[in-house]
Amino acid sequence: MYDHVKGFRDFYAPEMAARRETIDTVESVARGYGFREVGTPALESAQMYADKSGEEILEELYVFEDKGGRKVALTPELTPTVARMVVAKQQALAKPIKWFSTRPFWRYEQVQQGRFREFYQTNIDIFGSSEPTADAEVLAVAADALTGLGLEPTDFEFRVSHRDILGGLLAAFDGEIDQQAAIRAVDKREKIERDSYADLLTTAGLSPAQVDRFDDLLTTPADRLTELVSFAGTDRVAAAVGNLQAVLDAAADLGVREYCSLSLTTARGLDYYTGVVFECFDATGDVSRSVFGGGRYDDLIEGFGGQPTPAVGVAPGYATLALLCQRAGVWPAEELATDYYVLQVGETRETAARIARDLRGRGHVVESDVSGRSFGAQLDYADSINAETVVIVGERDLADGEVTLKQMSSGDQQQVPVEAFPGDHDRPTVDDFD
RNA sequence: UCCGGGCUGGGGUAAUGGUAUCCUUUGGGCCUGUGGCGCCCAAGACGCGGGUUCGAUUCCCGCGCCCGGACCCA
Repeated sequence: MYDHVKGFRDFYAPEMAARRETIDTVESVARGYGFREVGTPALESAQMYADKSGEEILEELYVFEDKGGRKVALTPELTPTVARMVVAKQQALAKPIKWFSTRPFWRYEQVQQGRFREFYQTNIDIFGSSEPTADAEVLAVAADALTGLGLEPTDFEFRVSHRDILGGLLAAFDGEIDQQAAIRAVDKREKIERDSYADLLTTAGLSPAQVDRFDDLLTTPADRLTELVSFAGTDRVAAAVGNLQAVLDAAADLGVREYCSLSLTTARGLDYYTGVVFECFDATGDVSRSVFGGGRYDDLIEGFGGQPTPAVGVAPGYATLALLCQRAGVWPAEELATDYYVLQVGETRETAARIARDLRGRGHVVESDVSGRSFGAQLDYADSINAETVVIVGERDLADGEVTLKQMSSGDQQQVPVEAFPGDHDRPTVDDFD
């Protein structure tokens, strides 16, 4: 017996069925918006991540040298890969480029609730539009995916913030301020004591008075955002506030404004984001960590050597999404589903096979005996795979030209002429032959 | 990397310094026709390594994996 590698998981059939259903829902929503599936490699040059995020990032990656001496890394995220793909075919691709991809990613991290070393995400990105409508469409596809999973407006919220509002406000204060440190402090605001929070901001270069003022500004409600503009008095903040409002307006038109709340203290991972950023949270707070996030990153493509190309995206991860769905009671049942089991008694394989083939032709999941089992053992097995209907094909009935349908939930049975089965019925059940 | 809690057949458990309980499960049989129930037979565990001991599943150490948290979260 071998243990699996820490942070890597096996998904057995019942659990995988629920995951598949969830992934299918998210992907079909993305398809409905015209996002196209792309396929991407599991390995990239390690240097690509070092260039984008700094050499330290390599500590958190699975990095190794391949037999050709290339320094490679298992992909920890999709964004650099799709950025590389956009740059490579920039002239050939019609804008906007709308791509999605569901895949595993790997990070050498500490395992905890909702976090593993191998994890699955669906990345959804738009390249080539700087319009607020594009930001809003990303919010909309995410919201539709969640409601498509059965989540209600009361189950989740998108906390929407804006990179440039935070940066612009900090820039408007007098003094030498470490913006990165200040933003990191903001990100911790909900998690730590007020005093430690103030200390962090002070360390970042704000005076005690500025700390209070800054914090007041961060909690400005959505209908008074113009106060931020008048405080800063800069074009940068004016533009950022205008952009955020435009995105929220567009979200309203797309029917997803109700899922969005303004939250300037949401500041996670701002380093490559340039505009609107958002994170999805469990509205009840039972799932304590962020479910997933997204935002606008207009500088990345140019940073990868391409033409300046605006971009915005979101990446739902299935570890945390499962936690949210389970909390809300909408996680799909982790069980096998079988439409028909065709039970054979005696030498009836030919007829049983014909019936099974006809039912499969109608798109059903159909199993039949492949183990030479007894009647009782076959019925037991049919029960174990949650067969809805058992078609008993036995020599004795067949001599009378009949088969027996058995509905497993009720135990009801019905004799049916073999040549009439499945007949014209799409999904024949006991009731169809009363 | 750090902190806390765990690890007994496939799953859930019991007891224990002298090799392990019960339920469930799995395979087979009664059983080619009402049988998904029942009965019978069988299979299957102390995470790994080391130490202490006459003897370790039990006590000690290290490691692995799991659960939760800190840090981090591109």
